Amino acid sequence: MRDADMGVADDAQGGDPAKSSPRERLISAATELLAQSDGKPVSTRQITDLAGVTAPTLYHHFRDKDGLMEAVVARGFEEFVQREGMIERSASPIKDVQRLWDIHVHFGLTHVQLYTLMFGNAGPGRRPVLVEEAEHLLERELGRAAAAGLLSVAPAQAARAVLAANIGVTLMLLADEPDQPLSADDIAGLPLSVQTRDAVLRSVVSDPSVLDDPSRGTPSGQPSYVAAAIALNATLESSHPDQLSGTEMRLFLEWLHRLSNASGGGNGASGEALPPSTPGGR
Amino acid sequence: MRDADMGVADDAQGGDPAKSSPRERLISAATELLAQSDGKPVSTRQITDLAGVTAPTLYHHFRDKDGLMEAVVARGFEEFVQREGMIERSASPIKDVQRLWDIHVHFGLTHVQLYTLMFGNAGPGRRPVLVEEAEHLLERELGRAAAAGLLSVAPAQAARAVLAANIGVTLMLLADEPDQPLSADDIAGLPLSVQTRDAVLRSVVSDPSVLDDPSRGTPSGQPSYVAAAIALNATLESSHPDQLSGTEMRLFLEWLHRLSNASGGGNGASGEALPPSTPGGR
DNA sequence: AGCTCTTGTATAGCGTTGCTATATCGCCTA
DNA sequence: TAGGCGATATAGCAACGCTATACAAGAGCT
Repeated sequence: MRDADMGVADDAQGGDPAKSSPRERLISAATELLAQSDGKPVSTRQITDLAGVTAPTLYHHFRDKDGLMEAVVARGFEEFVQREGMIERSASPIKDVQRLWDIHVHFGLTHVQLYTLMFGNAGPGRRPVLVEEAEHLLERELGRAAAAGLLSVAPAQAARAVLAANIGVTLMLLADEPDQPLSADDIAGLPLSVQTRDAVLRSVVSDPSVLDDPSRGTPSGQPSYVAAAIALNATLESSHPDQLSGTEMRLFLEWLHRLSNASGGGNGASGEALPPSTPGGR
Repeated sequence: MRDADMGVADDAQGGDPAKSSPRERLISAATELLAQSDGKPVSTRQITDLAGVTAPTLYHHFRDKDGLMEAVVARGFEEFVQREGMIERSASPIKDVQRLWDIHVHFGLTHVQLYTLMFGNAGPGRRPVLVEEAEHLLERELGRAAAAGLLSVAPAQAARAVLAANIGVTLMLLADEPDQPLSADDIAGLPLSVQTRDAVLRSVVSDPSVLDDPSRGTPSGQPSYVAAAIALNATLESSHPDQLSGTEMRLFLEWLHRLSNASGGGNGASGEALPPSTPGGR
C-alpha cells in the first residue's frame, strides 16, 4: 500500500483542499478512481485507501457502495451541467432542451463507468439519481416552453419522453463508439443523437417549425448527384431492376448508400462532405 | 417452469430429456434463478448447484459469468420474440416494427434483472447481445419498409434510432413502474412507449400518415425521390453481388456519369469520388 | 492392444469483494 | 466529572468470481 500521498484532497471544488471532510474525500476519491480505471469496477478498499479513511467510515456516511456511487453521479452530473453553462438560459426554451440533451449525451460518453453503472443497478423501485436530476432539469425547461405555448403535451410527459430517448441514445452511442475522446461540439454532430433528439422533441412541440435547422435549408438545395440518382433511379425503375448484374448492383449500392445516408438524416452538421450546390435541372 | 427440484433433472428442451448437456442446464438454471431472485444478483455457485455441475464446468463452456449471462439473454430474447409471434409478418412493415417495439418493451419489463444487467456491463466496445439481436430484427423489417419506399433514411440508421429510443423507454418504464405484472396488451397502452415509438418512427418514415396521427403535418418535407433512392438501395441490398469486375465497373461509372450530366449538371463529382472499398459497412 | 490427444467434469483453494460486530476517540451538554 | 453521542479505527466474516490441477472417457492413430 502506498503511503505517499496522504493529503489526497486536491479537490478542485475551491473549498478546503487540505482538510475537507471524510465524506467529501470519499466522493472525490471514488470519482477519481472511477475515472481512471477505465470501465472496470472499483473496490471500496481502493476508495477508502485513497480517501485516507477505513471501511466503516464509508458505511457510516453512505448506506452502501451504491449509495456512494449515487452521490458521485449526482455530484458529477450537477457539476457537469453547471460547467457546461446550463444556468444561463437562452431565449428559446426548446433550444435549452436541445442543449440539455447534448450535455446529457456528453456526460454519458465522458463518464462511461458511472453512466452504465447507474442503469445496471436500476431495479423496479430504484430510480437512478441521474434520472431524477435530468428529469428535473428537463421539466423546468419544458415548463418554460409550455408557459410560452410551445408544447402540445404536458411538460412532465414531454420530459419523460425526451429523457427516455436521451438515455437510450446515450447508451447506444456508448456501446457503439470506440473509446475515442470527443468534445462537446462533436456531440452535436452525431447523426443518431441529433436525429432522435429532434424527432422526440418534434412530437411534443406544438409548432415543429421551431426545430427546423436554420443552417441546413430546404431540401431543394440537394447536391447535384441527387438529381443524377433520381434520373438513374427512374431509368432503372422503368426497366427491370432485377436484371442488373452483380457488379453494377454493388457499385450502385455503395453510391446510393452514401447518398441516402448523407441526405436522409437531415443533419445540419457543419463540415459535411456534401456541398450545398444547387442543382440546375429537375 | 422447468426442471427445478432435482439436481440432475430432465430437460424439456426437446432433444434428450434425461441427459441434457451441462451447457443447457447451466443456461436454464441461470434463467430460472434470475427470474426467481427478484432483481438481486445470482451467484455462480447457485447456478452451478442448481445445474448439478461444479464451478469449472461453467468456465469451460462460457468465458466468464457475463458470457453465461449473454447466452441467457440471447436465448431468452429469441424465445420471447418467437413466442410473441414475430415470425409472421403483417402486410405493413411499419406495423411490424411497432410490434417489435412493443415486444421489446414487454421483454424488458418481464425480465428486469436480465435487461438491466445487460446495460450495466455495457462498455466502450461491449455491445450487449440484446442490442445485436434487436437491431438485427429491426433492420430486417425496416429493410422491408425501405424496399416499399416507406423510409426517408437508410434502414440501418433508422434501426439504430428506433432501437435507441426503444431501450431508453424500456429502461425508463422499468425504473418507474412498480413491479406490477402487465400483459402484452398493456404495453400498447403505455403513453410514454406509444408516443415515443411513433415519434421516432415518424422521423424515419417518408410518409408520416402511415402512422395513425393525422393531426401533425409533414415537417420534414422530404422529396419523394430520396425515398425512392433508398427504396432501391434496400432492394438491391437483399441480393448478393458477385465479384467485382473492373471493366464493368468502369462501364457502369461512365453510364452514370452521362446520366448525371444529362439531368443534373454537376458533372465530374460522382466519377472520382467513389473508391471501390466500403469503409463503414459490414 | 497401446498410445496420445481432446473434451469434459471434479477437487480444492486462492485472492478479493462488500460489509459489519465491536471498540475507541473526541466533542458537546449538564 | 459524568454521560451521551457521533465519527473513526481494529479486525474479521461470509460470500464472491475464478483457477491450478487432476481425473475420466472417448476418438483416432500406429
